[in-house]
Amino acid sequence: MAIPHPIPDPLAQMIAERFKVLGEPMRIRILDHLRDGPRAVGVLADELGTSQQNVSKHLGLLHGAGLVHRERRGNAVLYEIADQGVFDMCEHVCGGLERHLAELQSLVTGEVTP
Amino acid sequence: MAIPHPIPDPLAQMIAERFKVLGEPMRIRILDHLRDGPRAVGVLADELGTSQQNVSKHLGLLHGAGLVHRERRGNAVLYEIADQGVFDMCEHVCGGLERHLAELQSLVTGEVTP
DNA sequence: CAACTTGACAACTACTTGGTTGATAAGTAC
DNA sequence: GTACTTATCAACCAAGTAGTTGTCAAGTTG
Repeated sequence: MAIPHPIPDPLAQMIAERFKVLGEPMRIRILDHLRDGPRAVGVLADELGTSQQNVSKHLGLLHGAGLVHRERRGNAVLYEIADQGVFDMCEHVCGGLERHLAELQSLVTGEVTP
Repeated sequence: MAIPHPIPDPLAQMIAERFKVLGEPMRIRILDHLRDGPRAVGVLADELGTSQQNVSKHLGLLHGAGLVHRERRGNAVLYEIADQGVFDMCEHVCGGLERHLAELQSLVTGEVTP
């Protein structure tokens, strides 16, 4: 499942689009809260300390990207993680962050890993 | 190297920041071109069909995020991939894309994988 | 020294988008 | 039926940013 190289323009577009969906703190926090299981919009809004409309908007985006599933449950709508792979991505990002920060730190403490 | 849960707010911020850097087609294309080896700014601009200033700006961002390394070589400045893990991330994203598209397709051809 | 090349920075415009406000649809309880 | 709850949609505003244009700094060549 290698990525074609040179990368076709439309693919670059799609990849970037996906990254952009994840490039918003509120959406990361929403996904993190969904790790504990399905949540209704209102519940998430309470937990995150923001408005129902705002959460609904972000969830709409996440749903459009196929990252969460929607299910009507009576009067409420339950959202849940559709692609567990998202969290692997987050860990991958954290790994990159650690490497970068370690590199910066070595510039301060003295060249240890240049 | 598990991510703390619930995720601290500043960490969500940092993760999102990182994703945001990758959430731009031009930057994905720049990174893809750097797979072939180090490149000067002007060369990249030619290859990508955009202005030298534009490429310089994007490279500045990528460098700030620690995704590329910079090195003066005479009169030119060579950029190269600093964290090969970026491409693993792209493949991960592509995997997610495939799953999502397959899901959408099953809605059209008839419920095969609901 | 001057002329030229290469890259970075600043200012600007145009577009995108996160969050708010207000209104509307779907569902439940009485 | 009405009243209430929950979620979505639409319109708006403010902030951020991609790309352009113009300019400046660093380095090379003659």
